[in-house]
Amino acid sequence: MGATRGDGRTVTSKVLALLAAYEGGDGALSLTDLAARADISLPTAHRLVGELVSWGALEKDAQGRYAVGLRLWEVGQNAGRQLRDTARPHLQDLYSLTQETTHIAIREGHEALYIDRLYSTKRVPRASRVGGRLPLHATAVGKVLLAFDEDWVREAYLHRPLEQSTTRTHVNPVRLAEELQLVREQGHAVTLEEMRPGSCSIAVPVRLPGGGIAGLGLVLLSTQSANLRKHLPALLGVAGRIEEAAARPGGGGLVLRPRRS
Amino acid sequence: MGATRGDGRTVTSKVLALLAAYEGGDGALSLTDLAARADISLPTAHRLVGELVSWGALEKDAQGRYAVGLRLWEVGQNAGRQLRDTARPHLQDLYSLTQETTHIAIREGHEALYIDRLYSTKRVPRASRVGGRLPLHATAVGKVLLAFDEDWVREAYLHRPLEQSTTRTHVNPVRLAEELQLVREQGHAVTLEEMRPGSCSIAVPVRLPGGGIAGLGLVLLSTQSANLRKHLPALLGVAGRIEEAAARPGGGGLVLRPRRS
DNA sequence: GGCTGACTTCCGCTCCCCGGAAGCCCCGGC
DNA sequence: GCCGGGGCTTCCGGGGAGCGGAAGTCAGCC
Repeated sequence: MGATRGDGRTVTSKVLALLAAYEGGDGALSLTDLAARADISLPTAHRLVGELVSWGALEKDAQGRYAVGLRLWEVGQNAGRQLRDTARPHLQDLYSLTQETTHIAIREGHEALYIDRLYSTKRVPRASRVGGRLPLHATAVGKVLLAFDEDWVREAYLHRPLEQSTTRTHVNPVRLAEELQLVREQGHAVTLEEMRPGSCSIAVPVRLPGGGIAGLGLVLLSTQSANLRKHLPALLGVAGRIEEAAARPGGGGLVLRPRRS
Repeated sequence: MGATRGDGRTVTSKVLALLAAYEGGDGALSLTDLAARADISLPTAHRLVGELVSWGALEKDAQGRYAVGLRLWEVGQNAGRQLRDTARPHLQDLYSLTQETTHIAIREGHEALYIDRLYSTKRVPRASRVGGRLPLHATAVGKVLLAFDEDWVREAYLHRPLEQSTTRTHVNPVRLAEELQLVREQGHAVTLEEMRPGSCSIAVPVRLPGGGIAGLGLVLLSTQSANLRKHLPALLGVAGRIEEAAARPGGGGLVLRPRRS
């Protein structure tokens, strides 16, 4: 006797739940694991995953576990491509100038989403990765994104509990608000071991056509923190270049809409 | 009277067909366009797209058109991440050494899929982009991928019609087979305006653990073609570094499975 | 104002999808 | 070799999620 279907969820929502299972960032998952994370019964997961694999959204590895497939990556590359494509060469120039880890991020909900990043083989402890997220208040790009976003966004963010990533993370809402005010006045933000011990960072805003904001930043070893502001002219110059390129017709338009609460 | 549902397609396949509509690479699509490309009735497309938007797989822009959403991009970043993450810093080093457009690709079906690419603001006509594909026989990385892949893959490829991208594209199967033999012997491949007028390229193979192959290449203005082989030592050196990094436990494993035909 | 084209909503009929149950396969313990 | 367990795969009957024709809405254009 077939069980009643009535879990009220649509097929689409289940397919998406399967994809969401990979948001944590841990590579390959077993079918059972996948079914559990998506909260789907094993037989159903088996069928849906089978379809996803045959399309190429997922791939089954030698151990029978499932990972995100290249075809999904390929389709995903179309998201926010304009910004990435226009910014990439300038990011490259910035890296050439500074020889430091360089990245660009935008705000997604209450986190900084890292859109692109450059670094060589010899460098800095990495906290984030391309496609990854970090809290807004513990990174320089995050502070920039917060400082230059609309007031209500900043207000809302400061009224949430602020995660303490290291002992040096600024988590006092009042002092953080003051700091953000300073960031707005100075036009740049810095951190010192607020996200990870061993690294410090500096960032400036990039104003996108349509009112959006991106954060352009550098990460250095914290032993080099005295040199942070030395890179400010380069950062500001490159940010300006990106703004120009993005403003040109066919440039880096990007629709920014908050999601998940 | 509700029409008979019996088009035989699953909901999942329709969702995937909607995503596949973006594979062409043309940014935002109207609902009607989307429905047509996915071959889905308008009301159904409307409902499915609504779900995709509310999850974040698609985004609706100001003109009411739909583009791929950042959340899908984010999930997609998990695909082949190991290879990309291990290769990126070395690609960066290669760029620093040569100051030329640098890219890495793998074979996907009968095309080269560009996994990553670096370039500065002042450079070369771009034929490909990250996440994009080009024919195997008209690019240096493609020739490498073909030359060092398994025999049956090469055979099968040479028996297909070979697209003539420019007047200089090598499309004679017999001569191409000889050229690939030479590529195997020499350990590198070159092209001169075979994909796009104005650019030439050189590439070497990167042997991945598990038997896969990636192609590591440079693109130069064709006026610089005399300098192509000057970069060979750098290419070979960096390729070796990537191989080492990928072979290290936790390195760049990547399951390569052909798909679509 | 009327027309066209694109999007959105409605609604009742289906048939695709669901998940419990059972079978299968591999592996590890004894 | 036998047994037990965990994970995967297949089967199947019942029912509600999904379907699309049709009608409604809206904006732009002549």
